Amino acid sequence: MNTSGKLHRKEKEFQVRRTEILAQAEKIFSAKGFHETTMAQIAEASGFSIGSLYHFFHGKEELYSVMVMEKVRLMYDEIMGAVSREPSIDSKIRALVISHFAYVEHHIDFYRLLLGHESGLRSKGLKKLRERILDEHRKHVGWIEVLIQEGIRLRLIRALDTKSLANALMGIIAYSKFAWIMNPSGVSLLGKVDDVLDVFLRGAASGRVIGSNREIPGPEKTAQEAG
Amino acid sequence: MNTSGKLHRKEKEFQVRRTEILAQAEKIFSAKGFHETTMAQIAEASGFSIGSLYHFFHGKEELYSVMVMEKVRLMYDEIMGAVSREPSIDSKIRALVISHFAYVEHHIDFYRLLLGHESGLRSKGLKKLRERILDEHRKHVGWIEVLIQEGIRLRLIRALDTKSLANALMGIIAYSKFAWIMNPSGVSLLGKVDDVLDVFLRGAASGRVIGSNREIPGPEKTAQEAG
Amino acid sequence: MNTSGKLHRKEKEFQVRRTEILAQAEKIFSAKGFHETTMAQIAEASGFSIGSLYHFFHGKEELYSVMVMEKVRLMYDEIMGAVSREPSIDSKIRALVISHFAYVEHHIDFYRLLLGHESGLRSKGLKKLRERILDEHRKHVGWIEVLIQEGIRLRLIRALDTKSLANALMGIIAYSKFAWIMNPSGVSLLGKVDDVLDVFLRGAASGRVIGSNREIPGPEKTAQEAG
Amino acid sequence: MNTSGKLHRKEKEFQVRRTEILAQAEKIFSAKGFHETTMAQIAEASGFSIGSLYHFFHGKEELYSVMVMEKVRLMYDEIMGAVSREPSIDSKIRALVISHFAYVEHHIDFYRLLLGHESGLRSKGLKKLRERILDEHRKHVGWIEVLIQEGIRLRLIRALDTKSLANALMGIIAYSKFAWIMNPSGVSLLGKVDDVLDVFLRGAASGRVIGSNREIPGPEKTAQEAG
DNA sequence: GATGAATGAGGTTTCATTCAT
DNA sequence: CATGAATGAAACCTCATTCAT
Repeated sequence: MNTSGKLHRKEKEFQVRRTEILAQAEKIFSAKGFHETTMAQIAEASGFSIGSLYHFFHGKEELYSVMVMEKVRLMYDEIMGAVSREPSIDSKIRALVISHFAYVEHHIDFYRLLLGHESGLRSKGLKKLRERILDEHRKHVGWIEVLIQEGIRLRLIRALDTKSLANALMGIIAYSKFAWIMNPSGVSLLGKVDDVLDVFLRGAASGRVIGSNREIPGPEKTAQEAG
Repeated sequence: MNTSGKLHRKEKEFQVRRTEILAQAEKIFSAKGFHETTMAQIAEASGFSIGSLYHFFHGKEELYSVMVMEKVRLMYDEIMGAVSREPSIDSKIRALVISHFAYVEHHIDFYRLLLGHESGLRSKGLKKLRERILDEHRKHVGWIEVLIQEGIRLRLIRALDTKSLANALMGIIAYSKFAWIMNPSGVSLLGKVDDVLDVFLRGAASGRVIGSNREIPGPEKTAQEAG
Repeated sequence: MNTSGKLHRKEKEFQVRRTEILAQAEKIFSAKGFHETTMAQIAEASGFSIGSLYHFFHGKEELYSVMVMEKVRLMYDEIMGAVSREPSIDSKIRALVISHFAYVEHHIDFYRLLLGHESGLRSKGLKKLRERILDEHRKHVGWIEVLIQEGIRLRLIRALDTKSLANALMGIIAYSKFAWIMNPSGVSLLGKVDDVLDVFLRGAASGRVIGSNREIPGPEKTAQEAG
Repeated sequence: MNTSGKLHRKEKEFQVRRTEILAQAEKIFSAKGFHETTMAQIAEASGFSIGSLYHFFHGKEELYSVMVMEKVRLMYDEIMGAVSREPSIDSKIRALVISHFAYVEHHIDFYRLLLGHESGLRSKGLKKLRERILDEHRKHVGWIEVLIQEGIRLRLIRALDTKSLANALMGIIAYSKFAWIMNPSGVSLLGKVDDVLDVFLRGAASGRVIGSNREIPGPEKTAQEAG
């Protein structure tokens, strides 16, 4: 136990330091992007020497990738955790919007960094990162689809293509976050939750003629042209 | 007039060459991103010498910025032009979705580049570009808001917050484009137009109690199940 | 002709500069070895900036490889040229020894560098160089074998295994050069030419019992044990 | 005696560990060369910590130098031992060739490393090593000279310059080893022993006029064909 | 005006060595 | 005494920009 205790402590300290580096790296990368950030800056910020960074990560790309992936996974975990704690489908959907909004409010810089990640970094080594971010994202959307499927089963949601519905929900959420980040207003994004839910669930149309280029299904068959 | 004619021709030729450079630069920047593209590559592709590039642009950042801004403006012009040609609000909204989708289908690489622009490029000189892209974007969304306002005035669209409605529409459109680019399926994005419009206009809810945590405004007061 | 003349001059100047770099690089590499030489040193010595070196060579390894290979080829060309100008086999063999010795006397540092090349540099990129040096060397020894073959045909040289004979000749020559370089005495290596030829051609034995573990061919059948 | 016994044991253990490090270091240095080998690799291979290596050696260069010198001395000891056990001059010379060949066959990697030693390693600290390797080498050749001197005294070897004779013998031996290492054929080098001895002792010439540009000394005045 | 060779600052990465634990 | 994390100097290489021709 003496030995194992020592090893454990060493391992722990290693993790502490590594986490500290990741935290500082996140700040700088988020503020300046991958290319504009130098290892020297990260070293300085985290209180280590340049060489020390290479004890924790094989290089700049790995440091960056690890940081991003950890944050991404935490983000989805947090969101999905909040949603899972809700009992019903409608409260789950509400929690989804809320937790997405809450996350971006607490991680503005990182989210900004993430926004740019679908492109931008084409260096061989960073393509893998992009793929992994996308995978996590797809997984998340797939999970939302399941949510929606359940909503459809319960007749709470119209039986449209689940992918289209999930994309619409993700789109409204994502764009709200984007707009909020890009047009800082000072007010919390959470104030928009009801608006978002309202539009997503009830649609924009007033029930009149609009969007009637095809037969609209469902019981509420809006008496089009009925006059 | 002789002189001015000559100058005019010179000026014209200057513009022709500049345009050629921008066209080649777009291809390369779109394919490889800002940092991975070198001036030498652009020079080679456009058939000019490196030195010549500096006669047309002050540097790499300006070349890049000009290229991006021109493309962005063309994009919005194309979209808004298509929308303007439609007579009614609902056909305008439909045209908005269609032209957004059509644009991304024809400019996949550039759109991907644009997606990545909110991060990664924070170098002093490129912040201005980001701001200007955002301005164009805001202008576009503002213009959509006007569209929606008109729809509300005509009682075609529910009298919700126009910003929320515009954001929702932009969100669904943008996310559809994003998902299409990131999950290449081979089928045209245009096939999704009706789905997008359906969800945006009629909402996801089946008409049951979901999302009804606040009084739902508007005349269509879904009293379904009430009967 | 104007244009071609200009191009020609540019090309010429390029070659001049490149040659100057190679000459300086040879000096430094020869004096300090591959790893101990820095690009900065070569840049300084050749009067170019570090960056400029990369216009002429893709990197340190290429610069080194090109330098070594050019020198190696020149060396063998010089030696083989001198030998070829001789009319008879025996004068050719003599010329071989002489030109080998003359070369090392005039290129002490480079020869010292070459000596170490059969090992030492294991970096991936430098293995190719080693192989190419060896190839040139093998070619040279093969060419000597042909010489010896001719000598055998003319009954000037004993009909032993040509490879063994060539190796013996190369060995005596190479080791003489090595010993001369490693034990600087101030006297010319060329004074050893006759000694080398004498031992190589007539052998070390006095004609008595030595080395008689197998039947010795030839007319001079030393009356072993006869005395 | 208690204390001294303890010290003795400590000292012994120290030597055991040091030897283990040297053995592992030899493997790695021989396989990858000086510069491509890291202290970490040696530490790992020998089962010691990096810090421990510095208890046994002052640094990488010393570790390397000690390893090389010990191996070199062992090599010459082995060879000279084998030669010394032979009773006659001619069997001694034969044993010299055999033991040289046997050694290289059993220590290919180390011999390759040794071959590369005249170049590449010019760093201040390593010059001394080079000098010491050369000293051992010179000592060995000097010892061969003595052998040859004795052969001359016994009229078994022609009374040529002993240095030239020794150099010739060393040259043929060394080059045979070199050729064998550089052109791996799978057959044992020992099969060449007789060829080597034959050429060294009896020479390459058939007995005709070749190489006779100067009076040939010695009793055997080849008057072949004369009769 | 056009060219493209030359520049050199600045970035990432390695690794022998040290020293607090 | 043993450890191995931390160091930081130093190397290679890139590429936007300049300027003599």
